[in-house]
Amino acid sequence: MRVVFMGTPDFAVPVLNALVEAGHEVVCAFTQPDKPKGRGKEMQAPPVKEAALAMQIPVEQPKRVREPEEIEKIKALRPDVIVVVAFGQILPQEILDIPRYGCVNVHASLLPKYRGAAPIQWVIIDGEEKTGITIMRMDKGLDTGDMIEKCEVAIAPDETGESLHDKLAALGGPLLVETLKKIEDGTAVYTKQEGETCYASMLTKTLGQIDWTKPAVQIERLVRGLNSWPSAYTKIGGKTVKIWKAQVLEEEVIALPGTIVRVEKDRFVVATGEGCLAVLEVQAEGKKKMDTAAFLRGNSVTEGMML
RNA sequence: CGCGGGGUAGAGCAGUCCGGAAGCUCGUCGGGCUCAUAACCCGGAGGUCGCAGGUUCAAAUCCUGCCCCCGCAA
Repeated sequence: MRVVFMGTPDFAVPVLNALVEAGHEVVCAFTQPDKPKGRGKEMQAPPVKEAALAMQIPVEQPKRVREPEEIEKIKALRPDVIVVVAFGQILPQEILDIPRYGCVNVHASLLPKYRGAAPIQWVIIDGEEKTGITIMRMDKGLDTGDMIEKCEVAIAPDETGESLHDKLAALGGPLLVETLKKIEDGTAVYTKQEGETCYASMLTKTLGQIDWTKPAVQIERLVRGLNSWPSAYTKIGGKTVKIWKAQVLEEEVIALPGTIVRVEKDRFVVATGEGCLAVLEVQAEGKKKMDTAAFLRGNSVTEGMML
């Protein structure tokens, strides 16, 4: 099929690759404009742009696709279908109506749950047991379109936002290719979204601030869900320390949440609102990630300290 | 020119301001104690102090340039 692709981050790249490999004619890739990023605020191209250019696919980076001139561009491309994966811009009805087969979105959750920006991380934070990919035909709402294809994935006990991101990213491509086949030969089945819905809001840095009054189980899930971005953190001796890995301990202690109740050779244990949390891997300001044993060699962490 | 921290033994750090014999904790190797141990005691090995110049009788430390890592912000 003649495809216009719209996507921005890493997650969208494998899908774009899969489309090309499957022999679809990707006539143009729309992605967000380059932005100043990183130290020194150098301009950085979105991953989709890099990938598209490497494959000789034309790239468009409109600030707003809903502008009439952009819409005209899309029309001129005469796509059979527009594939949208984590594009980052809302498509107006006028664009949704352009392609013969409509606009198809690859979304990283089992809809109707976890609509929105950051479904991958939120399922971990919430302690869900499974998630997946849903491919839907977009409508005007935010991730509310009719579902075409789904693929489930179990969430491992040690799953992190990053590991789950990679698993789901790998599944999106093949599933989309399969879906397009069905759409083309008319065997696709469109199912309305029904049942419990919820939204996965965009992740922010402050979300990573650990609230020690919460149960250890929840804190541990936050640590995993926000790994590797934006990451969970706390303050130790006034300095920000990211927590990369932690383990829930069943033991109950009589101590205020946030108190370091024990310092061992390779970990320290913190009291929480419910149960204790053993901190296993950390990262101090300006330092690399290190296991707690290494951290304890150079930093004084003592029993009774409050985080 | 966005702000800032850092590169010293395998690991994590101190020492740098106020130049003058390279140190701490852990690990490692050897020995000892012990019913035993990740505990304890004794002893040893291991470092071009990121790289290149400069100043000096003397540079991890002062000056100049460069490379690399990371936190914040975006």
